[in-house]
Parts: sequence; C-alpha cells; structure tokens
Amino acid sequence: MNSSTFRFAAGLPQRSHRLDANECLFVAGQRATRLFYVRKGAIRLVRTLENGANAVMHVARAHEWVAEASLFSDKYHCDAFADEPTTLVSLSKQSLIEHFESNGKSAVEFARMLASQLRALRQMHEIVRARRADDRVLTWLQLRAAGEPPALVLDRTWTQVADELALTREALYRALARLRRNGRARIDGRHVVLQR
Amino acid sequence: MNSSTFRFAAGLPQRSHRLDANECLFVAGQRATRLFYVRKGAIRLVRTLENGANAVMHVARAHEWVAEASLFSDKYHCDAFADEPTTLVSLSKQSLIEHFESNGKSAVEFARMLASQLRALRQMHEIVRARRADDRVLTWLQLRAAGEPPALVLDRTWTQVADELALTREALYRALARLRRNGRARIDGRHVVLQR
DNA sequence: CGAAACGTTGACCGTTTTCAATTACAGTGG
DNA sequence: CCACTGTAATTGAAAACGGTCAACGTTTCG
Repeated sequence: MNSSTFRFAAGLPQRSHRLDANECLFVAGQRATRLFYVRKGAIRLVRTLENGANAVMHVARAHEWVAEASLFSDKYHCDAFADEPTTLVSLSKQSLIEHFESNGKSAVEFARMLASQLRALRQMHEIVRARRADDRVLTWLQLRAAGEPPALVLDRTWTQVADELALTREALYRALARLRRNGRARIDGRHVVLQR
Repeated sequence: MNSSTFRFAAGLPQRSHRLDANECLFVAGQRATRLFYVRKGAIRLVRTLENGANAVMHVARAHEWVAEASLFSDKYHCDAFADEPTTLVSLSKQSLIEHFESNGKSAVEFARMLASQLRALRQMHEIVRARRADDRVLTWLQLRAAGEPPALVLDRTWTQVADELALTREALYRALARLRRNGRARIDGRHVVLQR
C-alpha cells in the first residue's frame, strides 16, 4: 500500500490540501471530480444510513488513497472528514482516466495498487471474522513474523493493533498474556518472537 | 462484482477447467502463470501459516476472479481448493497484462472491477468489526434496503447471511427476533421492512 | 420418500466488554 | 528541573453477549 506512490500519475497536475481535525473533505452526493491521496493524517469515510445512523466505511491513513472507487463513479457515496490535522494532494479524475486510457502501463500500475490493497484487506477481514481473541492475535502475528524462529518488531502501539483487530486493548493484553503463559510467544515491549 | 465479466478480456485465448469438490487448483509457491475466473461453484483460498494452522483468506464464488492479486506476483501465495464441483476459465497472465498495457481502456475496466470489490469488502469489513450482533444485522440490512420505508427481499438464506456477518445462525435469528420485538423491522421470511 | 439443510427458540457456558484502578512514560509549561 | 497532563500498558471483577448444544418443525432436493 505504501507502494501506492505517484508512479502512475507522474507529470499530472496536482493540488495540495490541508484540513483541521473534523473538517470536511467532501459529502455524499457531491460530484466527484478529484481523487485524493493522504500525505499525513487520516480521512474517515462515513456513510449515513437511512435511519440517520452512521457507518464508518473506511479510514484512509498516510500514503493511502481516499475512495479510489470514486474514480469510477460520478458522485461520492460517503462523507469524508479529517480524523486529525491532515494534508492531502489531489488529481483531476478526468485527466487521470485519460492518462490511464492512453497509457496502459500506468493503468496497470494503478490496478496493481488496488489488487494489493484488496489482498491486504482480505487478510484483515478473515482475521476479524475469527471469534476468539487469541486466534486473531496469533494469526496477525504469524502473518507479520519472518525468520527462524518467526519474529517481528511492532511499528505501532499495541492499542492501535487492538483497534485493527477489532478488540478492546484489554482483550488484546489478556490474549498476549495467555500466549506468553502458554509458551506460544515471547513478548517484550514491541518485540515478539513466536515459539515452536 | 458481477460486472466483472470478460469485457476487458474479449478475444484473448481462454481455457476451461473443471474441479471436483476439494480438488486442488494450485498451491502456494507454484508459479502463477494464469488467472482464473469462476463460472460455477466456489474456490477457497487458504494460507498455511508457519505453525501449520490454516487461515481461509477468501472464497471466490461464481462470477468472481480467483486471486486477482496473483496477476501481479510471480507465485501464488495461497493454496486454492474447490469448495464444491466447480468450473472455471483461465487466461494467460502474460497475454492479459500485454493486452492491458497496450489497451488502456481494458486496463481501466479491470481497475474498475478491483475498485468495486474493494469498496464492497470495506463495507463488509466495517460491519464485521462491530461487536454486537444487532449492529451488524441492522447495518447490513440498512445498506441493502431501498425505498420509503426502506425494504428489501433477501436473495439468499438467512444462514448464508449469518456466515457473511461472521455470526452463528442462532445469533442471527435472535438478533432478528429482537429487531422485530423492538419494532425496528418487520420480517416475514425473506421480506424485510425497516421501521422508523 | 427420506435425508439434508433451513428456520427457530431455550438453557447454559465461555469469552469479551465494561468499569475501575495502578504503573510507567513522554511531552509541556512554569 | 519538576510538577502536570495525557496516553500506553496492565490486571482484576462483574456484567453482557455470542457460542454451543439440544430439540423440533419445515422446506428443499435428489
């Protein structure tokens, strides 16, 4: 997903944007003429349901595109708000599509990025479908660990990991404690070594 | 996702395949030279983790592609098995990529399909992240309902819905019963009308 | 026709959430 | 340099919720 740089958009005119926390980037129904890329911060995509409830559809973080799908639709179908102070760049959809259509290699690059996001999301989706916290945590660690024995160093806080796994941080800490007790993993701060 | 027909692959040489239930389509590590499309049945993509555990990464059903991501990688990174008797067609990756690179419009079509899958999956992902069964069910129904009052007719069994929502069917029925009791929805067989 | 799957509900059990409290640490302003 | 504030990390106890098991009627399909 970090490979989602501008390789395929090189040379196209860009605009910069800066939003404060909770500031609105666009709302559902608005004509979608530009595609956004998050430089720093995060954008929350929210869909307002018929009964007024809100469903968060996605949170686009630094180095991710915002609603790539809108590249292919006339209107945005979500509201977009900054989760925190955020800087973005944007491209004209029209010029981007024209660029792709006349430059297949760029289009393939873009498709490659979409496919990679899809693969990553499928992974997370299957993990979150697991019912027990231990399964989610262990699978997540295993998918990230490398080497013999498999090991990794976290690049974020455990609290953030808990959120990704759709667990409370308490549940995550307890799962980690169990893994440690059962000898399935050695965990020291952000360093993890899986056993067996 | 059903729009993921062969528009963008028209004219390219294709091969047909037929698998029995549990028959293997490919294994992780094998060179990925062809891209598969499910005509009928379903293909289960399984990743075997370092400790021998299996994680189902995805189930590709009729009218879906199998591991589009492998279009961009040398090797398959999952094992693929037929969930039931399944028929597929396949295309040479190389000819497909060449086709895309020289024909931007087709590449954009392909990207459009990937983006639509991504959007759909993000939706389901956010739903499954919800902790309470009622929230998952209600959000799922609201996203599908249309009209005034919002209503829908299921195109599948409630058991299949339960699986999509990562709930047991019992939990789903109880959630439906609660929605009915609270007056949030009128449910009769596969017909649902949301209230308020 | 019979078996398998679907639909539905109750009781009980296991796991997670919630609430609460404590320690540790990093950044901030006086 | 230090008290001060906010967040992360950690654990316990009680409450809420979904899973599992069980039972039963109904529908579907070979």
